[in-house]
Amino acid sequence: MKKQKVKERQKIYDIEGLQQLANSLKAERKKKGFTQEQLSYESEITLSQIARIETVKSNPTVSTIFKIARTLNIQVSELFNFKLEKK
Amino acid sequence: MKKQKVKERQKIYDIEGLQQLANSLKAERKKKGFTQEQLSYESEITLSQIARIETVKSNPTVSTIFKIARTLNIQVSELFNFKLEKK
DNA sequence: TTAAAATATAGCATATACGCTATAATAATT
DNA sequence: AATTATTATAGCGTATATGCTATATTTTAA
Repeated sequence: MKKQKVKERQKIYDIEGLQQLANSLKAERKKKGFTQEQLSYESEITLSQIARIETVKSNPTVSTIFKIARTLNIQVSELFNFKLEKK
Repeated sequence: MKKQKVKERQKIYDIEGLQQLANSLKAERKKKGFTQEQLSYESEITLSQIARIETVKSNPTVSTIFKIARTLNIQVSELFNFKLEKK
């Protein structure tokens, strides 16, 4: 059998941005006095996913962020108040 | 055979937010004079994905948005400058 | 009004987000 | 120090984000 040439797939995982988002989320959550579990319950995002985001183990979708922002009663942009280095 | 009870899966797809993001992206892209193809090429996000985001056919990950913001040379928060109704 | 450019749509493949459940590790209270 | 609360990690299954390629539709220019 011919060894299959596996096509390289573009990896999109912006660690820098994800780390900043994690920091923002953790800070805003605590500021609002939520535990991960409370945030999980009210936002209907699982606890595991909240934890993954805060520990930069996941690259969440924007809808997930929208739900979190709604629950924390903050603007979405609050969670993105940081600067990304121009590559 | 017993009919399998398919577990309901939580749908997370925030149309309102995604529509607003689509609007922001389209506006910022045009303001910067980019075609979808140029943005695609420079950001290394495929044209099809750019189009899906602008037509609200996809719920992008934040890394995708980070790449786009970097390419347009704008702050990520620029793309999220809108208010979500508190549910 | 045609040709060209830009945008949208479609189908398939693969990686991964996210749910679910359980457990481990850590931090906070008593 | 021992509970208890909180956060982190892990594995599995399903849905979907995204790449890739091609084509169709719409918009712009000539």
